[in-house]
Amino acid sequence: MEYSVGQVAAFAGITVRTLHHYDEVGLLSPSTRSRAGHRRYSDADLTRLQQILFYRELGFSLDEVAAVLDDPVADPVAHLRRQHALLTERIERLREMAAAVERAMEAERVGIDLTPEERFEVFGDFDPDQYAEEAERRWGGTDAYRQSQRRVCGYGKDDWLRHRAEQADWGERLAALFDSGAPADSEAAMDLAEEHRRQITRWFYDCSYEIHTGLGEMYVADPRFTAYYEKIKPGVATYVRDAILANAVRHLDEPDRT
Amino acid sequence: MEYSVGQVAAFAGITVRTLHHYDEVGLLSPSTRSRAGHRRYSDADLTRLQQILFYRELGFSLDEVAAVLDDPVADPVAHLRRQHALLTERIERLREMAAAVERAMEAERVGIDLTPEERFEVFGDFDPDQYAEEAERRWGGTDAYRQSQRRVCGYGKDDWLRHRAEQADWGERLAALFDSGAPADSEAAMDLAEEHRRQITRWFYDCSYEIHTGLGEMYVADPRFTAYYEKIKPGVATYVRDAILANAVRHLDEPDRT
DNA sequence: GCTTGCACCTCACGCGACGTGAGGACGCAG
DNA sequence: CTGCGTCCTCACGTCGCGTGAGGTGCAAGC
Repeated sequence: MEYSVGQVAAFAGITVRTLHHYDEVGLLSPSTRSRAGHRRYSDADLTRLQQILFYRELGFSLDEVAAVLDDPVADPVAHLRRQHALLTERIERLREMAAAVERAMEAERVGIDLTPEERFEVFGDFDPDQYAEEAERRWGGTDAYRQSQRRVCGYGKDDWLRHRAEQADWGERLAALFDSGAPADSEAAMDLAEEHRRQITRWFYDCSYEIHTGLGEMYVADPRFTAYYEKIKPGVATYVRDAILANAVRHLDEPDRT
Repeated sequence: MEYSVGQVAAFAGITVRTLHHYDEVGLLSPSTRSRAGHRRYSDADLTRLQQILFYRELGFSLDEVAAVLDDPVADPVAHLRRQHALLTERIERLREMAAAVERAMEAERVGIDLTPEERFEVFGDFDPDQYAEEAERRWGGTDAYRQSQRRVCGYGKDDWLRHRAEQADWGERLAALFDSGAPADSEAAMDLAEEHRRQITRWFYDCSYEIHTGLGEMYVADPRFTAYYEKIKPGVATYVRDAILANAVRHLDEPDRT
């Protein structure tokens, strides 16, 4: 089976011009041409194109793509393995960025200022990238983006005040429970932790149990967050951390309770 | 505290030229200049730069970055929320790509040819990207990439034959066990499933229990994989799937038994 | 038979986001 | 006062295409 430029372009989600360009630079020249001079792509060409697009998406320049694809010692399995390695690495980086955003959000939520140096931690050992694109096209139609947009639109100062009130109320109940001597893994403490988690989910983002325990650890690890909780009542920071952890474990044991 | 171009560039992991460029296009003009005309960046400027780099990394053009950052109705929390949404979305996409690579690897492993159309499924509803960079610099030094490189280098035809032999041996033992009437959640079946998983990990990539169950589902869902296993013995496809699942559950219950 | 339309072709210039010098100014160390 | 290091401002180069302009091959309708 052979395909024309238009078919391949539609199929691969790229433009005809891109295929022309890859032909120009010798990255992907169709194996045949019709007598009219039209490019005819074989299945093997399509396979190569798929590889090209994969590496390109992962940040390789066209020269580099040509280098890895024309590597004589690289069988298909080697490519797949490398691709898998690149993907997992990239996912890990994005997860770290997401975790940093979660921490920044939590700082914002309880009213702590981060220094500009800390803001850059999102990027880790940053090395410049280049991603250019019509983002409205790409992200504008996506669910998570829209959900974020919607949630944000309706928020005003009064909402923020409501949140602060909820937060303060929760803090008082937490302090009372702590004073009562109830252990951190008591039913009541876990319920407060769960309420804390849902408050974040309702007002900010979908806070999973995993993320939540991460926040808990931060409360005892980061002196500013520790200070925030210790101001409620000394000893509360670790108390909250333990309650969050106990609540997460409870959810693992009985995931169907709500 | 104020910073010079060089300091900011080193700090943020970008070049001085990039800062000049952002100043030229009005995306980030330093709030002050020294009497010698040198740019002086304030903490607020750094915060804005961090936002710029964040959105840029996620594929926004500089125009679009300017648009979202100069949006008058967007408070810091709105940005954080949007960033979190974008990140989770992108992570999801990469995970899907990784899953597609895992399936392709599995097809390669058992010797099934995918049609070119299927190869493109990696990209889902693909929309062209543009990531240009020195990948050797970026990926060349990373762990996962190096690991992949090392593993691949030593592989030759004899290794591949050894793998086929192991695979065949495993298939025979599987068929024998299936004939013996042992249920899929028996100790022996689960051990065979675990061996299967480790074989993938040893020869190809780190196959987690989650990925493994995904492969199991594929064996019954995809007719070509089903055919591959049914050729060993009719009924084996679902048998393998169930054994893999049972083995994964066993690992959840007693994760410390190696 | 002739036009119309579509998908293809080949130039060739344009653009975004910088890279890469060229040529010069400031400040301070020896 | 002479380097040196960092900063400045042009200004052209690069990469990966986008975007026409102008022409060709071919099936369908008039």
